[in-house]
Amino acid sequence: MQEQAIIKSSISKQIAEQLRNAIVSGRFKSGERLPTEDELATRYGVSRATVREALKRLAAQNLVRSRRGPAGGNFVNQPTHAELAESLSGAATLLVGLGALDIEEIVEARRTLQGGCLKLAVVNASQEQIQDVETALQLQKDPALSDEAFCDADVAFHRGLVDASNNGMVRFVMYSIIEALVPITNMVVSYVKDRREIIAFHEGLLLALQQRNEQGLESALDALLDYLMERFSVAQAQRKQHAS
Amino acid sequence: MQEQAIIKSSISKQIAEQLRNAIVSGRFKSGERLPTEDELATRYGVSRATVREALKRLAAQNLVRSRRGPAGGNFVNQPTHAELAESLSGAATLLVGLGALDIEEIVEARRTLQGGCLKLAVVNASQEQIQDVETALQLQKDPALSDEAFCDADVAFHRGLVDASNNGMVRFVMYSIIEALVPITNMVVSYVKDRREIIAFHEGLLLALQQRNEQGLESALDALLDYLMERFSVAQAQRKQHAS
DNA sequence: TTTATGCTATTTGTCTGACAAATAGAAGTC
DNA sequence: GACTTCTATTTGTCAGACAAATAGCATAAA
Repeated sequence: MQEQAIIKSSISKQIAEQLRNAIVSGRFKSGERLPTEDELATRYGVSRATVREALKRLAAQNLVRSRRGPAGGNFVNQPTHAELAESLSGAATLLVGLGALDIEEIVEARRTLQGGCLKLAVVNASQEQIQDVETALQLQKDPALSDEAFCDADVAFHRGLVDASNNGMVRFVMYSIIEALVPITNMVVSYVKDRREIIAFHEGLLLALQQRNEQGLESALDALLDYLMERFSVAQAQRKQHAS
Repeated sequence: MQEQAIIKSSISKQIAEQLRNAIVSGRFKSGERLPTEDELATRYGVSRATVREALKRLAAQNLVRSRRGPAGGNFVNQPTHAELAESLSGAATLLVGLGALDIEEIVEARRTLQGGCLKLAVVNASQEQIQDVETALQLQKDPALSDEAFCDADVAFHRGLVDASNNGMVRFVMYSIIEALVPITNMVVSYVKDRREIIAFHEGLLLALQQRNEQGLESALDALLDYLMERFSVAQAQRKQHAS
């Protein structure tokens, strides 16, 4: 005798999944308004609280956003690039934070995957995109930047580099690696000298991109990673000494 | 006069962020139990419903899991590889489903990034991992598989391939591309002939991996992608005809 | 002593009903 | 016509209740 495959997951989770499927499969179109929470509640035969828990699950994935008032409601959200980048960076920092990935792995991944990405970039980069990279670099040169701001500028520079690949999927993927590398940069940037070095590497990268010199790009990025790794292990050793 | 930067986001969202920070920064360790919902509610001075909405947001990101009963509660979740893959595949299918990425881009991304990944694989693959790939291929050969099961087996095969790189970050990243490619496979696998072709390509890939032949791996994967793209455009044209 | 059984306390899951806050649109006022 | 006020709608939050799961303890039976 075969029972109906008992359902272990909670109602709110199931509703979240149903709504998610409806959205991803296009039954609710992007930007469209879902039924009101009360309506969903009666439709699923549950309380509003349960529906809301389901909706919050979706909100956490940037799948819906909500507005109050008449004309308000829960809307299917077309995630912006910024939101996608955010959720990716969330996942990446989570992985690093929980120790599921170590620094060496991340650097190796960057080395491993950058080749193809740069190859695309030298072919596809538009003048405007090269300009964006240059702008990011200019911003990074400001000596008054706080450590945090310097890191942000660093991320912006590297994002610009992969943006130049003009491929949304590559960008999606490389963004997560860039984010995962932030902890390294963070440990290195506090010294003025290190900042200067990083900027010098970045100038080399920009130049190679402008000349659409793939070899140059790759060796420059490799050198930058070498430098970061070395400085990182130094900083780590110092920190360990401090701790003892 | 500068007010305290007005807070636009909802309380439950803020609480979710605070808890998230506490988890990522390690103030709650992996596997540890959070305070009970009642306790969190009183601690933050809000109702239990609000706390629950916050917790559900975190649950949606696989950051916490909950259990009922005494000894139950909300626990910090060390995301398993399966869960990570799931959330990634979620993001990827979302991107495809919402049309933020088109198929050509995804295939190009795969072509672009596979080189480095395969390079790692031929160097690092353990005997066991090669065995896993072989097992996945055997499973895929079963002619009784449903379309869906065939696709699952296909995903398992490709995952095995990138697992062989022995780099968690590369794996994380390539998984998302593999997932994003599922819709293509889905449109192609319904014909027996196409299945046979795919399996033939996979056999080529497996062989090249066993021989640690990087060139062979790359050309085989390129050929597979060529084949899929061609069959995909055919299927798409047919579907369009049907619709008219 | 060991095993089985049932009880109890604890914690999450869900429900109900209510009010607060935001806000679009209508109605009224100048 | 421009401005203000009112009203209805919808999400955000709250309070309290009960249901369901379950670990641990106590008790009973072998």
